[in-house]
Amino acid sequence: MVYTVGEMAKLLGVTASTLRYYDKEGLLPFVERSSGGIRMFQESDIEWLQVIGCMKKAGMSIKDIRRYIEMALQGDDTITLRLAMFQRQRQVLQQQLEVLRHTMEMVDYKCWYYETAQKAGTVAVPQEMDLAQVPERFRRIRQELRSMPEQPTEQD
Amino acid sequence: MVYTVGEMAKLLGVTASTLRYYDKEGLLPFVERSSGGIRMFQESDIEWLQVIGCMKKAGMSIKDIRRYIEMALQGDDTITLRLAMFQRQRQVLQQQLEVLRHTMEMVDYKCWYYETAQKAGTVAVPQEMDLAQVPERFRRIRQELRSMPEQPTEQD
DNA sequence: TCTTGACTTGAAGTGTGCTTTAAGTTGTAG
DNA sequence: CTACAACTTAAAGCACACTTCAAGTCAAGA
Repeated sequence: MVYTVGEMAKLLGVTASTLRYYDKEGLLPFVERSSGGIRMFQESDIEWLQVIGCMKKAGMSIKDIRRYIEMALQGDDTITLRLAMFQRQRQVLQQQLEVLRHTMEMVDYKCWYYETAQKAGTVAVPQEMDLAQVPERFRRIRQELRSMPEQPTEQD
Repeated sequence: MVYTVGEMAKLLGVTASTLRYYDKEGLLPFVERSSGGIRMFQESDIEWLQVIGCMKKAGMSIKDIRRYIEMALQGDDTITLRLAMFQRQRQVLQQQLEVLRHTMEMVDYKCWYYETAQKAGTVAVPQEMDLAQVPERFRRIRQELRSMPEQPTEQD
């Protein structure tokens, strides 16, 4: 079973022009063409596209994804490089996860803050509340919001 | 203690022009000026800036952040709106967390894949390995990568 | 008072990731 | 054979979040 760009786009939930753009950027060198120049996606190309999708979700740039694709097409000589790439990506995701958890804490705190304000009719109540009266799980983030940010220790 | 734009920028780990840009976009209406027009950040402005930072981390646009700031300056009438905003944002973060976890699974699988390839000297080994020989925790994601994506159920 | 570094603004420039447009080609159904 | 939807390309356009530039102003120390 082969697919045109439009069919594959529908299948993946993206637009056809996105796939054409990826192709132009060198992300789809594995896609074959008909004698007339029409792209013919194979069933087996889906795995490539899924991996590209995941890498995008991981925040990788088009350029970096292309580098990976190029390596993969070069064959077994680049296995170690590709492994290193994914190991690095795992670290990046770990960091993103931490940031997200921290952000979630802030949002949870703000939800509590405005729920409390709503009950009282004014933000003055949560705003000026004694730390001791603030639910224990929000105390740390409240203190943090009111002081300086953790300087992001630039460790590459 | 008051700070100039450069001092505050240093404190927050951003550039001064970023803060000026935020100001221009209406994110910092609370910042006062000297008679000569120099921005004078107050100690108490730090909380605003921290919240702005968190909202950006949560993926909110400058426009949406401005709407929040505007509401906050309007006073207690907008408490319910602001609460709704953060509740919505919590949902968004939950989704992001799920996507991130899924991406992490893929990256873990790819790490295993290339570690296995490295040991064998060829990607053929992990690529053609029987599902039964693939470590149990990677089986699901492997199957998923090789078939169609979950159609993202558009639920707002 | 003068110098100097940091501040001010508006406007233009940058990088990323698409999206749209225009002009033309392909391939299938009738 | 024709019609027509879907494909092709190059190039321009867009949204976003800054960043840089140019020209000028402010304010603290010598």
